[in-house]
Amino acid sequence: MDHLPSWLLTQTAAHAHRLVTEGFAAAGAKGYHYRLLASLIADGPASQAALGRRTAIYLSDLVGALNELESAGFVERSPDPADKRRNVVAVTAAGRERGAELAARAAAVQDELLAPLSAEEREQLAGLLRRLLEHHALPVRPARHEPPGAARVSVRNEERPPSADGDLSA
Amino acid sequence: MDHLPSWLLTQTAAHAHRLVTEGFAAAGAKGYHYRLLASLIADGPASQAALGRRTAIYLSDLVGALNELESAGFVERSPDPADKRRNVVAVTAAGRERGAELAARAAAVQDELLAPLSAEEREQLAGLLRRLLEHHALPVRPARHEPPGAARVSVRNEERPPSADGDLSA
DNA sequence: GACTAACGTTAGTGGCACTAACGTTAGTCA
DNA sequence: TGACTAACGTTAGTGCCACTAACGTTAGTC
Repeated sequence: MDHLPSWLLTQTAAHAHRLVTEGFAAAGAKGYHYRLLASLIADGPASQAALGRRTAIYLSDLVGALNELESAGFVERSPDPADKRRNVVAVTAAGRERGAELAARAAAVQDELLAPLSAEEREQLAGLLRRLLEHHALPVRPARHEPPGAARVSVRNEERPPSADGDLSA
Repeated sequence: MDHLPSWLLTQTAAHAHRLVTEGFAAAGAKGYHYRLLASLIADGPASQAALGRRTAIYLSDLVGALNELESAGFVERSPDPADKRRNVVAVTAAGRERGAELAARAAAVQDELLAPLSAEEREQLAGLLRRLLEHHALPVRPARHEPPGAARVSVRNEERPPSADGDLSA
């Protein structure tokens, strides 16, 4: 059984998930919260749909997670004047702080998780995993079933990353 | 975000899980079924508690999975004459066949998953993951909360692995 | 004969991934 | 202009897997 890479992968991931969840739960947070805050801090405000793509969180799950973050005052939703369908989600000052706190916890967990590996080995592992993810390129999370041929043709005014830290000073 | 090993790990694992689930679902099976059959085939019959330890499946989940496998005729439960608390779970001939079928599917998935990696790299990845698992040695899944000091003292007549393929000829 | 622990079982929780359907708003193109 | 298509946010619900809690039963221990 332990010769199957997918077994090793899922078991290790399960353990990682265990550690992460534990670390976050101690702060009353869950994984989605961190993912979202981290993405907002690193890459700036975005519509929910765009956020979902960035974080690989389904739109349907996003709604709930954002509700939680919003009612805790960590993010703000405001209607996009340029497109009434969209909410622009931005992180607040408190959210930034929260993000940093969760990042610290996440980092601590990494160390615990990777304890037996040397620095080079950690890089090796990360590199291999990254390559796996890039191939299989998790190619835009469909909000609903996409007509199989129709992938991303007209990109229109798609959110381009705020080119640097555009509005990051929220 | 993609600099966090645990992120890479869980994302890759999620994808692996996706592929595996898909592959098994096409055969009307789920992950637990394969894990159990594989363990029974490879390491012989066992009590449910022992099986749970071998496969890292919780006893509570095991019951359901075994019910499914049993009613499909893939495994048999019989009372252990030496210990009335125990069921001895053994794989049937049909179960062996089913196991092989699922193993083939699992193997196919591995290839798809690891497509971008060379043989050495695959070994590397497996090795690194194995080391992570060994450290953090997922040390005997507690059936219920264990008094923190009391881990595995008197092992009594614990199932020792059937030393080779003891009863594998079921 | 009391105590403790392992056994199998039932029931239920929680995180994460994923599907389905709905009303609304934007662009496209006849 | 008006039909069509697609993206948007939302609600509701499913499924797999990990995990907790509690119960009655059977085994060993002192």
